[in-house]
Amino acid sequence: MLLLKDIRRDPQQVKAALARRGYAPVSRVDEIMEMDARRRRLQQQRDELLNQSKKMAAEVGRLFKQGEREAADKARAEAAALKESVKTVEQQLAEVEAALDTLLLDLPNIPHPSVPDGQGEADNVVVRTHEAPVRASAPVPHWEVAQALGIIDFERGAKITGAGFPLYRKGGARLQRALINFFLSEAIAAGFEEVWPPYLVNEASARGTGQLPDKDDQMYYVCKDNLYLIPTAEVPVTNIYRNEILPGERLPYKLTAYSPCFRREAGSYGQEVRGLNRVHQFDKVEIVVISRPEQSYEILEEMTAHGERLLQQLGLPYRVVSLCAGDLGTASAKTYDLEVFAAGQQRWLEVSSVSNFETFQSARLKLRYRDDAGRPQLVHTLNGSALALPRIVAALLENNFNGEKVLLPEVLHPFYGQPFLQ
RNA sequence: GGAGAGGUGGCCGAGUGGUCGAAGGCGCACGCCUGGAGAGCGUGUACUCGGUGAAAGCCGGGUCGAGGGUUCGAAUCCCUCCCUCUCCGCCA
Repeated sequence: MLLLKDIRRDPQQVKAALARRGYAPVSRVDEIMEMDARRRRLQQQRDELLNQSKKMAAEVGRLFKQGEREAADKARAEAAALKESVKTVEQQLAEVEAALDTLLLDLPNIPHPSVPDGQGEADNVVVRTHEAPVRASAPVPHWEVAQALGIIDFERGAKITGAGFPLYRKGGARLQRALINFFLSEAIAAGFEEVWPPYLVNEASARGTGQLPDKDDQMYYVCKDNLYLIPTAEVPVTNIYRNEILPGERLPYKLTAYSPCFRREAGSYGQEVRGLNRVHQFDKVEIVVISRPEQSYEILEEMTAHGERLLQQLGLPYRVVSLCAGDLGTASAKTYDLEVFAAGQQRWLEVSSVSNFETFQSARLKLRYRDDAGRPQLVHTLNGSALALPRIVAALLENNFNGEKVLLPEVLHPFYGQPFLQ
């Protein structure tokens, strides 16, 4: 959520920044300004009326105490009349505030100046590419490798639940566990606190990180209890400190969590969803940082570098992509995607997305810190995958299958228990 | 799921219709005191919206789990919801 005071300070700049994203109804900004002016006028009216009414109420009390019944009754009648006008103004105010809120919630974040121009995926900028040897004897897509080894049972997963709910078996199951442990160990070594969060969240949490209102189609919803299955650990973890004021000297807070992720992925089809490319339930280790504003961009780079180190250790070829303004997620001010090269499909697959949300989430979350002067200020929030499993598994299978078994990278040996998967 | 008891400031805790944003204590900060520390003494110590101001501040509104309601006036009374605790039920 953008801050009213920022919009008020320079609406033209906000409009220009939103236009850079391809946000079409830029005139919303004008509507917001107008609505805000109305809101402030109404509040002044209401405050004035309430002030009078409070004074009147005190007067009534005083008169009663002094036993001046008649005067008290008269004052009481006046106060009652005053209250009617308060009600009218208050109702208008509530309407304006609700409308303003809706408008404000609709605005996406402002892209950081360093974010490249562009309208969509095609305009994203490859920042750097990391080479790594492909050991596969022939280009075989991972679903064929998985079938040959009997380690992912897509059909029975579909029977149990539906398409996009893979059933991992034998070495496939064990590899999940190994990767999760490896990623968590690395995150802990990098100074992240491990947390194990709830996988269902309430409405306030979903709103806090920006899944609601705009992405509610992407979440599984448990209507009986009004809870959402998390699409990423970002949601529960970033919400840990919702509505809190953190001691400034303790920042940054660096948190990591493993969680399953549940996504409806409405509207996906074709090659996009083949095998593990896009599934409804997958596993991921997430890193989340709550930082002081002045540090957040430095931290964004560090988090990206952390993801890269994991890929380097896994021996996977990858590239770092800076998302252009038009491809940025609603809440993000800047995002780097990490993409691995999957030799079997000859495709780049996104395995991580590292974003700085600046105050977009913290404004909704009311997540603040006390600055050096002792004043509450909004924090910057960041998160990134480190890493998402399915496409890592896909790349490992496609890049390291020698026709008989999958040669695992050395870092996984202690976690997996042996050097190859067969 | 059923019955009961509760939710007040960073923490403890008083407050059951009127000057209560809230006694008292603890903690914390600053000052005095001290060779230094402690004790002691003094002062200060929530968040938010609006107005005004260069700013410090000042003025006004709101907030005592959340949201509604009654009343001239609500932390205090009523309703709904959430959470915590105790007992029962169920259960990995």
